Amino acid sequence: MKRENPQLACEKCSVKDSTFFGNMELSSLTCMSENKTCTVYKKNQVVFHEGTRPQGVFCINRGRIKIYKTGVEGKDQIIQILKSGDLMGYRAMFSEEQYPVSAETLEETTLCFIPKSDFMEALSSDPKLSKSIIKSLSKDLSTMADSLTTLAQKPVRERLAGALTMLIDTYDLDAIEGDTEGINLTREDLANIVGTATETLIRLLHDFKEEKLIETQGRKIMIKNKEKLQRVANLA
Amino acid sequence: MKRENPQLACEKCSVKDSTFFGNMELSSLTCMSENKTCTVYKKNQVVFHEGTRPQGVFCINRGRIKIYKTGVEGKDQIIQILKSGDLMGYRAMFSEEQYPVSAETLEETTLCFIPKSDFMEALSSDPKLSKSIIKSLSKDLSTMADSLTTLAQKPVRERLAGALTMLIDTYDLDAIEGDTEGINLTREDLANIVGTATETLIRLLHDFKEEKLIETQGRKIMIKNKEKLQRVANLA
DNA sequence: CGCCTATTTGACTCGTCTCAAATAATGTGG
DNA sequence: CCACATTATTTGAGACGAGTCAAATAGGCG
Repeated sequence: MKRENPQLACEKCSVKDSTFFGNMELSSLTCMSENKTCTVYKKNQVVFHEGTRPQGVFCINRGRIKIYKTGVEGKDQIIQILKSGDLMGYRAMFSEEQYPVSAETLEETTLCFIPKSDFMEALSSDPKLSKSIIKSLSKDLSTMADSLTTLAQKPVRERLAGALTMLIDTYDLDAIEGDTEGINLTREDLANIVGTATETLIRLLHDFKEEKLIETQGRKIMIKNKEKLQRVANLA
Repeated sequence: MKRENPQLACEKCSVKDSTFFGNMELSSLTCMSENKTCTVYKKNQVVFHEGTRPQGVFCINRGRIKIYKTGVEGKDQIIQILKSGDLMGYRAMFSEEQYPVSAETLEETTLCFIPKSDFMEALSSDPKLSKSIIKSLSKDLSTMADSLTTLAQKPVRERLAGALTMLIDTYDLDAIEGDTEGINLTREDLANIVGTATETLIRLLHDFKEEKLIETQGRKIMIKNKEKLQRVANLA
């Protein structure tokens, strides 16, 4: 965990437009940029842990992070995978409670940290920001309702197909023939997204390979047939 | 569905303090009260349906409502049960999308309807309101993450115990010996909360009866031992 | 009061989990 | 940069929770 240098101003950040900051007043953005710190996290580093109290908000400049909840017997349930341009940790800050989830890097990741007071001030002074946050929270809630229904009703095979489809976006894959890019997650993490046992997940990946939906190279999973995968996911 | 008469002003409503309206400016509250309509819904009536567009916000004055998502093969997943004092339908309004879920009354229910424009105006003019909404949405998200983890990891028996525990609050039960009040839900609805088949649910209720955790009177379920039920739920 | 629907019980099947062991991959230190 | 140690992945066998289908019973609502 080392300080990045030089600090990049939020106004000029490459991921600015994909965050809430895109439609903020420029003045509040500059103000928020003032006290932020920018840090590089190594792979598999915990950024914050369930049960601790948020001191501010993180903005992902580069890298990917898993948000998860540790359930009974230490088994994790991954709630979402975040990528560059995503904000994280703001919900617990708003609800003024402990983090309900933990965050851990999946690869080397650069994070900007904005102290609570600065962010809250921006929230008060910029009505646009609060509206876009409300909107985003509402969308997240809708997504969660979807996930809940899927988890309750669909068999593992369909859930896995759905998860892979979702990860195409997370890993910026175009999912065309001959693409060498792929999803780089441990089998255990993938199982914890889908909500199944690692062994079950592996068996299903094997099936998908035989059905020419995916290919694997070591740990990496390449999507070979997105359309068919979506059909298997049985989105209804 | 008939109009209630006379209309009750929001400022004087008995459920005011349990909603967002509790810490709103009185002036915006009066304004919001202006154009609202108050309606009595019969049992098992659909208030809004997944896929339609919200025209405003509902406030539950009396009664209970299930919020659910219809999954594959028409099987419903109940996301939450709302009771008097709860607001509903505001998320889809904020995210400016179609309702991601449906709402149906579980009993005769009185609902106040506040048109979108009035509510949005109140939101703009009252910073306290937007803060309390952000806070509430954040809490909901945390609850949903919990539900997701439970659904993915716990066996049906534990989930049912957890659901019953939660319903104690929804049905305002004190869960003491000799209490004649109970949870009044169809077995199917209860199964759709827990995320299981109706038959499995019934078998488990039978077990719980033998273990003296609950008693039943027809459809009604009385909680006999809340503490033990929580232990069965294995909250960890 | 009686019909219709909800609930209950039984038998059977199947998906998914667990445990155990073999193999492969990853990343680390010399 | 290579070899090794460690961890992750894969495969197999077996068990069990939970779902499905079918039929009987009971309850609630008109």
